[in-house]
Amino acid sequence: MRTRIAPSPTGDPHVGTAYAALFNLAFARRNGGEFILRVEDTDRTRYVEGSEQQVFDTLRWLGFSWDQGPDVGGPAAPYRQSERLPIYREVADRLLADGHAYECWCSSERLTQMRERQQQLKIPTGYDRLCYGKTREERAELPGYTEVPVLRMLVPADARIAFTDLIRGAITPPQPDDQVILKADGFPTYHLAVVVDDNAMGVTHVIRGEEWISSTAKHLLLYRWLGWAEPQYAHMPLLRNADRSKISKRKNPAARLKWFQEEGYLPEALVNFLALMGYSMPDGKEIFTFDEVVESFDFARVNPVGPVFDIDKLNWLNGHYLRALDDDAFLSAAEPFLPAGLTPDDIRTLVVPLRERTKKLAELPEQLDWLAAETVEIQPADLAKHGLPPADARTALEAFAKTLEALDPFEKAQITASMDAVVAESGLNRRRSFMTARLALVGKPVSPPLDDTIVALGQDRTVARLRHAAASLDG
RNA sequence: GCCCUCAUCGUCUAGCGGCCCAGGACGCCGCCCUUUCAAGGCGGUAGCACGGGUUCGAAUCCCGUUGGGGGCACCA
Repeated sequence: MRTRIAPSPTGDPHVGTAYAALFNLAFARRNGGEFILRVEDTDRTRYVEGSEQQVFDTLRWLGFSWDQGPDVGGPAAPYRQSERLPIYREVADRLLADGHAYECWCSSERLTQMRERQQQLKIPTGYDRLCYGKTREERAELPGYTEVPVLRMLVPADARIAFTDLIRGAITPPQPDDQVILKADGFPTYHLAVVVDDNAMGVTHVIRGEEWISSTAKHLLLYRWLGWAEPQYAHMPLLRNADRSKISKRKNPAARLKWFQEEGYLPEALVNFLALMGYSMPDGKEIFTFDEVVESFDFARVNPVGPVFDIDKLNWLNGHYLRALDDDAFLSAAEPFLPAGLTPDDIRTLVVPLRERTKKLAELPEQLDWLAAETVEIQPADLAKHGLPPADARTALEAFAKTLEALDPFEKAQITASMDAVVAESGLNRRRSFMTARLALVGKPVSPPLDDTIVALGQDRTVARLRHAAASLDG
């Protein structure tokens, strides 16, 4: 058996492509079959240079690979539809010769008007067959004529072909329109190309978005006319925006696959999360690998309801995966996200607390700005908020500065041990004196534990910041 | 407007006639732990859209209503 995904190089890679790839790959692997990547670039008006490569890159980032495709070759090459034009032409000619297709010279203006009229009359929309049975000369006499014809399917009146969907069971798609299969520019439309290619490439299972259900009768009709074996279909639910509409780049940043890279999500976390959308493990486990999906995969476990993309849950999952990283893996994942001037080595002493607090790596600059900053200012308002009288705060800061300055060697164990001595000397309670020091060193109340903070800053900067803060409280 | 399709906590879901006065996860709230924030532990909040059937018995089956989504392109 064989599955495929068929992305269109029309811009930023879409999350739906990864979603489809995940399930196509899982199903193929589960059954020892093959997985193909085919580029559907038949719309040259929407073609975006470089988009194809980005699709490859982001899918590989997720850990997905394909057995056949434009970049890896295969027995059914080429895998780019723009390079297969003669194949579609030949099939189109055959359909024309067999009387299953006919030429149409209607202008797009006429088609638009026709559709509007049909809507006003509250009747089903569809081509009115003005061109059917007419020669070019006869048609040219009538209004709304264009020079270059397209090819349309001659769909019989009773073409509501039912099929069994692997996820939804029996489905009866609507009666198809006389669909255009070959455009005026000589390119096929999706409907022709998908059938021709899936057949030529031996695709046995078509796993695609729910949005294609209405078109399936057209595809089945073509298979029958051409005498080809029909594939099995599985229509996946559509990922949704918070308002439940189909996920879109306009309403949802998560529709762009690159967004996840930019925000610092780990590919394993994204794959896990995507699998959670519509799929569930037999044992109810929510954290699992792609291999585990493969092992358990069954369309009976796919929920037909379109899931809303819940970023809160993704964040939780990503935090979990981040915490599972060892120190070096975390540091190298974090490197591209560090604030300017900081290297992985600078934050080495902070890995443990940092890893524990990070949900996505793009949070790191905000978490580390105090470390990168030359100086920080203590905010009187923060002191007040924590009930710290300036005089007491100054006493505590001076005690910290004096003790830490004298420390040699300046190591975490020493620092931690001296904390208690400082607290005793300042006469303030532990909580308050730690908070004061934190405000002086970090400038805000939230940060890793104080001793880790001090180690990361180093002796000179620590003492300088403490003295600076103490002095600022004098007035 | 026409056609197709879907319907369990705010969100992701388990459930496929009795084990369910519905279980888990995220979020949220509270408590514990604690030098802050987290992480972790414990507890709590919240749902079978509605109305008819079928059945000894419905979240589970059927019909309808309502609501959501998708399609109706010389875009995929």
